[in-house]
Amino acid sequence: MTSKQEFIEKLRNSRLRPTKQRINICEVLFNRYKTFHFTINDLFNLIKDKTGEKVSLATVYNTVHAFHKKGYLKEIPINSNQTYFDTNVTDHHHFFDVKEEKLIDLKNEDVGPIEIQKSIPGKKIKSVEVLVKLED
Amino acid sequence: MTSKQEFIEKLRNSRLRPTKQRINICEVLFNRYKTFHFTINDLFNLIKDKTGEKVSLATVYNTVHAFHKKGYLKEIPINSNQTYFDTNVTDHHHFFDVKEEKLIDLKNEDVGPIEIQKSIPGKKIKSVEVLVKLED
DNA sequence: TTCGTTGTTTATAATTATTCTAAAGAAGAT
DNA sequence: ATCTTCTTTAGAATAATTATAAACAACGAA
Repeated sequence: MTSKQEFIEKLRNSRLRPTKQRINICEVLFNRYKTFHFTINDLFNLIKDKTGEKVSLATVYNTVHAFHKKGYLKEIPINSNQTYFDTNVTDHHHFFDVKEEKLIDLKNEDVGPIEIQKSIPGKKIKSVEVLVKLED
Repeated sequence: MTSKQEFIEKLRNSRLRPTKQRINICEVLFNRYKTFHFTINDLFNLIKDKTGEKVSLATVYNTVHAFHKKGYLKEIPINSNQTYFDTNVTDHHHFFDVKEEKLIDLKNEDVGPIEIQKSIPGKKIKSVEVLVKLED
């Protein structure tokens, strides 16, 4: 459980003004025990449900992008009509249940080390992500 | 080099009527030595350039989806505003050059075996794909 | 070959996620 | 307080994709 005050500090430290909207979004995103996978739309609806206050869709987009840029959210590479984000920004992988359209975390240990044996001159590796699609 | 006749047969065998448009699309997609990564828009423009004949955008969508369903194309899981497809439907992985927005193949041997140590009851693994993002 | 059926193409409209815009409002600094 | 800068917001704009429905083309049977 993170207090509102801690979110305010975190925002200030990131040079993001601690507005009511951003704090609400923090509560929804980061006051959780488990990692959270979501789309902008999921989040938009959850904010209303969980905080009772409405935040405009544009602000949800703005804030998610700001948090992503600051490294507080991770974008999950998956083909879907909507973009998925993850509150778990550590290096890890995913199952994607194609039927249910649901993401499940895979710990790094669940996948084991991945050795990339090829390199491209002038480029370095930024991330290595595994997506395991599941079917029935 | 695959002949037009071979494409016609392949289409018939898949219970897809061999129309002029589909044959043109086959020529652009499959008459290649190297694997081909593309977006619908790439393909739409290439058809005009390479065959001199125009195919409507709707048909490009229809055909790509039909080919994907038949397993002749693979969708590459990547977050982009456009969906990427691959003519290489074998099990393999990708580099994605974030700056240039370009995909590069990674052979299975370049990545090595990936052991998924976790399982979800009632679900089986459909595919395992690695995306390696590259930066400068 | 002709005809009826069914599948396909097409222009265009509709949908949907996302981004842009510009004005009003709130936070921070002086 | 006041001024500046950042943020929020509704709504418009954009862009990829999907749906629609009419014209057309391929197929199979007679």
